[in-house]
Amino acid sequence: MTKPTPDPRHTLTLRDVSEASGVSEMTVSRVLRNRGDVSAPTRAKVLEAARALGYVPNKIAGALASQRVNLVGVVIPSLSNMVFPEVMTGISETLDGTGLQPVVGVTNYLPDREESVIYEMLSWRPSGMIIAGLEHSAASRAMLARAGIPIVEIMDIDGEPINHAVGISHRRAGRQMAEAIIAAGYRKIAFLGTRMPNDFRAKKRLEGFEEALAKAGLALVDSEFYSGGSALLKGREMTAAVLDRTPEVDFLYYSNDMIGAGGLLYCLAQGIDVPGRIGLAGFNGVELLDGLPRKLATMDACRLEIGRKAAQIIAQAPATSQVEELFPTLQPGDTIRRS
Amino acid sequence: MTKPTPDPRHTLTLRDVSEASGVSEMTVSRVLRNRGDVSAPTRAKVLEAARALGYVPNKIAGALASQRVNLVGVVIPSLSNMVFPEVMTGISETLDGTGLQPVVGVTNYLPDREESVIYEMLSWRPSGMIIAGLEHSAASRAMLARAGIPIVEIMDIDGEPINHAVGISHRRAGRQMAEAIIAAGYRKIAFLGTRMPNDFRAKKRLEGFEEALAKAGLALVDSEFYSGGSALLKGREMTAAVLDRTPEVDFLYYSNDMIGAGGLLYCLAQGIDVPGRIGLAGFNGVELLDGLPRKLATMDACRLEIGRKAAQIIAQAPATSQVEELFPTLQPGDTIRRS
DNA sequence: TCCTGATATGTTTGCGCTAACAGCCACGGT
DNA sequence: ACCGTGGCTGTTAGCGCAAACATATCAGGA
Repeated sequence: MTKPTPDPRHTLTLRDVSEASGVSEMTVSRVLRNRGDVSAPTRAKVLEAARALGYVPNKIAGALASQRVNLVGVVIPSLSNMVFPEVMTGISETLDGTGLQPVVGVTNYLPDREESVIYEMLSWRPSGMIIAGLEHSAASRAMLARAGIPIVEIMDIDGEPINHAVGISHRRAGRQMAEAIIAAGYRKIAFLGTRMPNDFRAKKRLEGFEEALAKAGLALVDSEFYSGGSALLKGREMTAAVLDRTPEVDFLYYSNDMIGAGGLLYCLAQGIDVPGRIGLAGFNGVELLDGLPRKLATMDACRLEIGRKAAQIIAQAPATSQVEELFPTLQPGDTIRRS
Repeated sequence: MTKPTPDPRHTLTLRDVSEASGVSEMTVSRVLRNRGDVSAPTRAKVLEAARALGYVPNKIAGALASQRVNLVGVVIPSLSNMVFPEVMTGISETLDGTGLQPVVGVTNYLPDREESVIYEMLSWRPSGMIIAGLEHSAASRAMLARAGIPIVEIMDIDGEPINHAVGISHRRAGRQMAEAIIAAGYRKIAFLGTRMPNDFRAKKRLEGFEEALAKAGLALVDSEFYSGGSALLKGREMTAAVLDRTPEVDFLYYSNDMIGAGGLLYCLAQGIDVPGRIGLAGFNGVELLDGLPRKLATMDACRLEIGRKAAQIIAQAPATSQVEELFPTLQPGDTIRRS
């Protein structure tokens, strides 16, 4: 148990299996890949030898020789916010039957980091790339564009995709929520969200939201931003801050469900009448909300479906660019007055 | 925008950069890897040519030639439960300076899937592997043992590692929590947890927990298991079920914080005196708890630290096996009576 | 002057595998 | 008998790069 390798031999190659089973390397290769015609007895011999030796093929050599790599790069900003794991689920599900395999890279919302993650991934010559968002550095776009593989930008369709895109219009989502809120009779509306300058989708939602408010002759009466920390806790704190600073506020629009949930718990604890005195809404439709004492209004971001569709596009590698718009549904929950 | 490749040429190789800059492929290779002596003017010429062409090195070829791959395989059961993303953070953080890069594989707690993920990863000849848990199929253990690379099994140290291990003793964690609960005077204790037969760590915590109860002459008065769905919601439902079925219960031990949080919200909503009438505790120490109206008792699983230490071991590739035991701290929160 | 050694660049080779093709054999039709 | 065909296996070449070694160039010392 002192050395990782229990035996002193070199790492195994096709040659070892070939010698052990008495056939050529090529035949071994064919057996292990289920390609071409190999007689049943030969196949059995080879499989047995491979199993006995504990042979694991070297995909690096295989990929170099065949010029094919069964990997799909997936570049996302974060794993810790509930939304991308679900996208990943959709991707994995769909890729599962195809022989393709996702490889995840995380950028932490940093454009520089995104660029280097993309570069690193492309250097492995994947069969396709799935990338969150439409905003990338010029260098990133150039690399992706000339990689010669299908590129799918996901989550957002408000912009010009490099190749394919699958997502929702966040601007429209913001607008729709604003319209619903106004229709329910709320007028003193505040926004609470993330400060991150690179969360373009949150920014677009806010733009759409304000646009719809403006159309109704309204403007935000207050806003509050945060970064880092426990989103649930930040939701409480920001809510407290806004209610304290702007007591007349009658609606709080959160940029994500997690801070919305924090706000909801705070309001309930304070005995505030929700949705009578104050209405609340978030964004994402995360599963977590189901467990809350009251259902937060939100808007489903179609995460699973986005993952599935993106993976489908990669798997099919269509010749022409596709932009798939998905349409989120507004879930009024119990935190917007019924009109 | 119809074809992914804007230009008709083949994909670039070192040769293209070499021709464009008028030096040999080898010199280009040296420049791009910062290896060996290259004069400043040559370096500049090469970099400029590479940039202008948009050259992205082919790591497949590089890895085959150099027999070195800067990837570290990370095999985890799930991304959706808050615990592994944090482990990943620790791993990424630590690997960042080393030139190594994590590649994640997800098993969904399925041993078969774990085996194929491991096989797939090993076939890319990574520099090391980090794997959650100590329980693997015989084939998996064999593959890992003879891969000739550092293997770190994380989260748990109650068992025999293949090579290195970093984690906590879940059995001890369960025991400690039971002792704290008993010391606080609770006697009618119930367990609520996941049904998943392959969550060995939860199982070990329960074993340790029951062992300590037995030592105090106690036994669980009830238990409830779930699988799938929104953990927060399941926590509410299971709590309701247990309280209904076993009204005399005075403590609820949850196998994770998420269902614990659901239970806590339920108890508060029911106006139950926590921790007077009923005490509650979870496990993991997730950030989410900070945002709850009352702090759930829990036990930190040292996730970040586990990720860091595991990555350190891979980076150093020590000759001898290491087992690093970390010691979780019990956070009594507000849901256990102060003795 | 020649030699030494450092610096800078080029050449050869092969990593482990698979595409493409070549060979071999048995069988059946004519 | 001949050829063709299909099933099975082997041979050759090369994927793109980097390790190891070879070569050129030049400064400085003996």
